[in-house]
Amino acid sequence: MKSVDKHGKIIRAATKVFAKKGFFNARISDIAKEAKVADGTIYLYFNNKFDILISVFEQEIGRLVDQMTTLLAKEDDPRRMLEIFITKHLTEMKKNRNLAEVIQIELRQTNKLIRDYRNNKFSEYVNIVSSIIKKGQEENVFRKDILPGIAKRAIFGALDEIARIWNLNLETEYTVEETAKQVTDIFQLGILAPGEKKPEG
Amino acid sequence: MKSVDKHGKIIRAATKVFAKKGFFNARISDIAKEAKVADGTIYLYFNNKFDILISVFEQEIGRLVDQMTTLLAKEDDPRRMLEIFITKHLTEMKKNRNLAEVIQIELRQTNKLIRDYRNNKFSEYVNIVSSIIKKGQEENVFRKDILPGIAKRAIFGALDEIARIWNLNLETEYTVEETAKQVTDIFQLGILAPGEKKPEG
Amino acid sequence: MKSVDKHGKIIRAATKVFAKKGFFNARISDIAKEAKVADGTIYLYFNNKFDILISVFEQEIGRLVDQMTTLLAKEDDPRRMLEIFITKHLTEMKKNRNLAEVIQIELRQTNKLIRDYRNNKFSEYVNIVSSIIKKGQEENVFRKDILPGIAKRAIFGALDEIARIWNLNLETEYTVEETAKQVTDIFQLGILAPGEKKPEG
Amino acid sequence: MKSVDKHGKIIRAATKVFAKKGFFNARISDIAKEAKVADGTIYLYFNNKFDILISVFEQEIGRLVDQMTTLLAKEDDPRRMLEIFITKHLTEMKKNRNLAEVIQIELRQTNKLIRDYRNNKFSEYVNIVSSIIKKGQEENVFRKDILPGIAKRAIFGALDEIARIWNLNLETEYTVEETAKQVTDIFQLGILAPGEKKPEG
DNA sequence: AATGAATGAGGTTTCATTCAT
DNA sequence: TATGAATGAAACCTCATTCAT
Repeated sequence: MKSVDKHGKIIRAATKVFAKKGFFNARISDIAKEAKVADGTIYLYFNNKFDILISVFEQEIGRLVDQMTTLLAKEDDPRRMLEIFITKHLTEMKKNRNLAEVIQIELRQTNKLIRDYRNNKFSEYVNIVSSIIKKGQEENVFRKDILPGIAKRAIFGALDEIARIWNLNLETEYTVEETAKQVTDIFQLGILAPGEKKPEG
Repeated sequence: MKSVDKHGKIIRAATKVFAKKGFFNARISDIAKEAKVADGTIYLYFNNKFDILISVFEQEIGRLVDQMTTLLAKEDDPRRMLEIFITKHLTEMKKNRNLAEVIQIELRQTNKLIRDYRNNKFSEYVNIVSSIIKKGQEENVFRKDILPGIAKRAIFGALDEIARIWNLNLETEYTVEETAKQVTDIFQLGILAPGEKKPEG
Repeated sequence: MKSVDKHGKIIRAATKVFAKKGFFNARISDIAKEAKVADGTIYLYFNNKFDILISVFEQEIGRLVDQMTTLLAKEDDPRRMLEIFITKHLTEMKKNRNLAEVIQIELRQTNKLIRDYRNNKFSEYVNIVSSIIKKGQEENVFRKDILPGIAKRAIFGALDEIARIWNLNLETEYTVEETAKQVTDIFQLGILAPGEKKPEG
Repeated sequence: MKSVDKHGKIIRAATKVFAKKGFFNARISDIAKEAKVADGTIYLYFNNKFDILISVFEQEIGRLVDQMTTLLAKEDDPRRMLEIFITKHLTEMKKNRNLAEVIQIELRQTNKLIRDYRNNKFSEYVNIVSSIIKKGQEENVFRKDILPGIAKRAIFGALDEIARIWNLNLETEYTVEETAKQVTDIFQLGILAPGEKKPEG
């Protein structure tokens, strides 16, 4: 294909540039150069700089949703599904630093400015976790008193913070596998020692 | 100090402005106006805009570290200490939205630009969690196979994500107490139903 | 070039503005307005304010070098060549006050800041004088004990100071021709009366 | 003396700072620090930044005038007097780079802004040269057709340009003595070889 | 007379966006 | 569709000057 899918080319370029420089420090001309396109061309496909960020975010998260959905379709045990989610997320973040960065940026910065924008794909993604939890509760595998709306935040937050640290190039002492196992364990078993109970209980 | 504590006034103003607009959209003149000070005055106390952000962050986190330390000093049971940490953090974030925002901003945006800056107070803060976990492991209250370095990230990340959502003005369906209890439970007991074990075991 | 030669337009505008206000008091917006161009446009053609000054200087001196070279090519007698140089320089300075000013500014102010910049065209220009002197020495028309490296400075300095005074609007009592003749005489014959010798000789 | 002569201290400090940084790049606080005085104190002795420059200039040139006058008072032969002027000027410029710099700055930059300021001491200084020439003409030692008003400019300009180059740290190949002798020779004898005449004459 | 904290106007430069080609 | 030269608003930061102490 000669020069088709300019849209995709720009999205890919923007992902790279945003990840490297952050949204505010990225220039439209950086993206244009990376996409081998004229500056003005970008405005044929996007309304403004924010629009690019949102598109990048939605697209990348969308791909993640698809992959995750496919992967989880093969599994029925909610415990296993949670493990898969955790492992897959961490694996992707490790593999695709740009995506990890863009999530960081999008989630913490943009909302301030475009509060009216609702990250639809992102909601979908996080809701995969709550649906796993609900399924587990229905099957009596997970505790009924867990609030899926809170648990999904806790789990995503934990994973995201770990990815953030990875991107800082600090503490790369643990492998993805080790980390995924730890996190899965923490959320499945908690951190109490066997036989130990919560105090006062 | 001539009239009052200008440094403090600027810090407080900056916290408010950064929280409201985000770092990049905050103008120095906004901060100056909020602090009722001339633009130039700010540069008598800070080197540049980044310096303000870092100072705000360090100061706010520093206060949090102090409060948390005091609070935890009264308790000896690691389980209880974890509960206290979680509850206190969420309480503070709910009470002080600005602080929550500034943490978000500082942690996700700045690092890209000043990677060489190490958030010392922040490390201190997160390490409170790992020290609680270590203490629990020594006392056989927490599982020995938990890696404190990962657990601290997971716990902080979970709390931070929850605070983020609160700040978006969405889903304020749960109280701080409920949420704190949920999160404490998730990390202490995990989400497995009583009697359930991890698969493959 | 879209509409016209923007680069040239800016150079010409800058020459005028620098001459009128001096480098430090000239604002970019002054130049932009004079060139009928947007402020930002200037930065499409020059890196910064200094770059403009240097370009102006090099360009103007370059033109002078070319004209001078052409003019001198027609003459073979070093005495005449010196006379031509002096006359032409003074004529140009009188005609083009801006150029004279820019030389003043460039030579005395900028060097302090960008000592690493070597005025190549300017060196070329001044070296025209020394080459005339050398030629004269080879032909036994000029004294052999004259050091061309010093004489060129003396001659250029003399001309430049005279141009400086003209630009102050003081003492315009003498015409270019009178002045050129005087200066030529001074440098050719010296100021000793016929028959007079240096003392102690 | 404890803290007397603040005026003098500031002048000396300013000379140093202007020489090092140039007028526009020198900050009042630099001068204050160099003079070990508070910023505000400077305004008790000078009206503004320009006022300092002018004072520095007048003072330094004034000293030069005094020294030169004293030196010349001992000599009666105009040829010798010219030689003394040239040698003394170059010696001072070599010895006191700051002075040389300040002359450069003052003469080329300031005039643009304060055209109404007439450098009285400076005029006095340059007029020493013309008075030497007039004296020589009266005594039939210098040619009568020399215009002293032009010759003084030529001589001062030549010396100033040479000093400028010295301050650039380039070409320090010749000593003050060699240079002074060359310049004296050039102006006394001209550059024509013995027996040679101007063309067309 | 001396201080130095505070002021605030002002300039260079950047960069998202436009639009004539 | 595509280009990229041109725009011009906007922001950080500097620094001469003031003035309360």
